[in-house]
Amino acid sequence: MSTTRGARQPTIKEVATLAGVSPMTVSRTLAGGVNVRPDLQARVMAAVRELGYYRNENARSLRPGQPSGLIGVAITNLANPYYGNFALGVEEVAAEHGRRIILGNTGEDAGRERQLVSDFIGRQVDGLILVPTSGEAAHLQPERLGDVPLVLASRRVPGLDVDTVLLDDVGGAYRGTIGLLDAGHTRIGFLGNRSSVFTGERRYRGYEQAMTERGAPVDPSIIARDQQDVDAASRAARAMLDHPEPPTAIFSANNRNTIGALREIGRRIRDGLPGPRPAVVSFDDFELSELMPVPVTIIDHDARLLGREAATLLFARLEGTAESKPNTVELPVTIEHP
Amino acid sequence: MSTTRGARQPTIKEVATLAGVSPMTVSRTLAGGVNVRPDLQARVMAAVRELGYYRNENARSLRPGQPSGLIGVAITNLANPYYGNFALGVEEVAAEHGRRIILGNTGEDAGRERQLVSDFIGRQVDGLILVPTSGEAAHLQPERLGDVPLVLASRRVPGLDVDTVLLDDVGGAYRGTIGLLDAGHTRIGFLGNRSSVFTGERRYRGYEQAMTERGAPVDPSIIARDQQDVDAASRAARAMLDHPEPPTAIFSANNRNTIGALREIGRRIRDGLPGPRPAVVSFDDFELSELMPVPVTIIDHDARLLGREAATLLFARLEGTAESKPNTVELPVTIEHP
DNA sequence: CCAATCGTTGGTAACGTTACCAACCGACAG
DNA sequence: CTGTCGGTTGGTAACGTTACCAACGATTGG
Repeated sequence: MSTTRGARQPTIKEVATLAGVSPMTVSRTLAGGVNVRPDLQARVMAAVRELGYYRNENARSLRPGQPSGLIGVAITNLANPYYGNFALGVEEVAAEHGRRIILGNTGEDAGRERQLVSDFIGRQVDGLILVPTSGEAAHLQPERLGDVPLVLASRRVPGLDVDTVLLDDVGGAYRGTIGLLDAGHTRIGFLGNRSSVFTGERRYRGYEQAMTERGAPVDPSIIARDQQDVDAASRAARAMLDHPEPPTAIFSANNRNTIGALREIGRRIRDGLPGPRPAVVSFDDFELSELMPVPVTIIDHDARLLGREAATLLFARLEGTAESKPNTVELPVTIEHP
Repeated sequence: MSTTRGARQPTIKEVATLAGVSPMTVSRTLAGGVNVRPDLQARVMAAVRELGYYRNENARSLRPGQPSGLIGVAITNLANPYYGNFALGVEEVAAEHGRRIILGNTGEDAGRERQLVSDFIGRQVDGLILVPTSGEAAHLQPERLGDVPLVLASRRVPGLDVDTVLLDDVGGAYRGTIGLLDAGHTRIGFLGNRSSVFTGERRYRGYEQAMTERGAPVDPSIIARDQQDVDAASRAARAMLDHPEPPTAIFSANNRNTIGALREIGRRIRDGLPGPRPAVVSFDDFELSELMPVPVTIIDHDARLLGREAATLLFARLEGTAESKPNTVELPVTIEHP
């Protein structure tokens, strides 16, 4: 035998019967009560409370023109605090506009992304916010999305001209690298994503630009661009520091690579291994960076704000206040010296 | 002039017309195609592709007995990586069961929680997973939820007997404290949540239990239980270390307090201030804890697994395979010495 | 005193979908 | 040749809601 559960959700009809009015009067009351006699409103509200009635939002959004009140959000990795903050920013702005978010995690899998987008559209979302994976993007073309507006965050998709929020990846990486060069470093290693990842490519470009501008050699043997997780980053850092001519500083293009590099550097210090104690510049913040055994410069940014901006762009589109041409917002980053 | 957008979503009727069949044949085809001639199925699928048709899940779930495929999830703070991982675990299991999650952030606000739960029910969620706030819980009583099953995570709600997943807070705090006592510490400070927070209370109990069992004095002047954020935790740690008889070790009941305490300890070390360099035991993991200037013991647990377990309980309930009595799962924690 | 107007209320239809039933077809057994 | 049966197809109604229109009573102006 199953557990005793409460009854199924009551309908507007039952509320109407209990209140002794028609369903229309209930509907009007719940919609704000314009042109409904106060005493009837009171009876309706009493019936609503007594039955524990909730309006069926799905049935509601069935009527043409009615928004569903849902925003579909697909991100690549919710376990990364960066994306947790991003999702929080989106959720906040959505809530301010009386919307909820449906959240999906793609895990950098284009197939899963496609599946999520289909499902979101099937659920009649009012809009989509996506941190796109690197796969092909046929399923994101406007004609496939119907009239559902899309905002991209953090990354762009080739051949897709839509509202986008980005970080100043190039500028941040450039300025971070310049900081190292100013401090006298000339041999600077690079740890980052594979170049097919949009941010990886942009951050590398900033690094490269600073290096060549200052005439510092860009040496492929201390450039590692294929690490997505901490362990791979640790290994790459190890190889770099075991290089016959090791770098005196390391530029890390993201949080995962920073943690991996510092883990390796910390290990060498603890074990008393010889070799350089490289300065580190990290794109992405992490907590207690000021307590690291080597100086760490942070290229900081606000993921939550990024989420808020993405949602703000989306609602501008939904409310028709956006320019007709796709908008791109590029958020500044700040450099925090140790 | 607004942007040119694609047409609105096509309906099953339009697909049917294009394929030259009835809507029913389209519906049957999309439902798996039992008893539909293969050539008609092919025509239907071609029309679906041509029009970019997606089934309207909201209209679908309108029919009685049909699940909406949505799980409502409300957590207290998405910015905390702990809850990001939790949400990821829930999302994974939900996806394995063909469900999506609607996510809301309560920010420890009972009113917001109530609002979110109403909205979730209005959207006909198949189930609810909640990290409850500390407020009163009338809105969570079964009769208010209708037939929507509820799973609590991380915390219990007084007077609410439902499926729950918890950590072994008491045992973890006890073992962590015992570790400090074994290492010779007797004067151990406590940093944690206010006692009205369920986990704060349980972790304090584990600490207290270990202290009294070993005859160590529980001194209220080095017990601070009212910090929710890093800055408050830093201030509490500062007061504790400025105490005329400062603790030689600190037990921190959560991530936020740990970061705050270490920030203060690091500051004192950098500034060369005198006084103890307390060992730290932290309930909740954080990255690079092994690189801290004082030894940090981690009471570790798997937030993602907690999320998975919560979702697993919920689906057991939904599929009727759960025992009729509410279930409680208490996940173990591990102690990681520095 | 009647007509027009306004506030209030309810009936009907429609949103997109699918369960149910009826109808049709061909094949095959008697 | 007829009856039955299984596979296939379509029509109808209903899910819960609200826009629209019709109807009603009361008030007001002429």
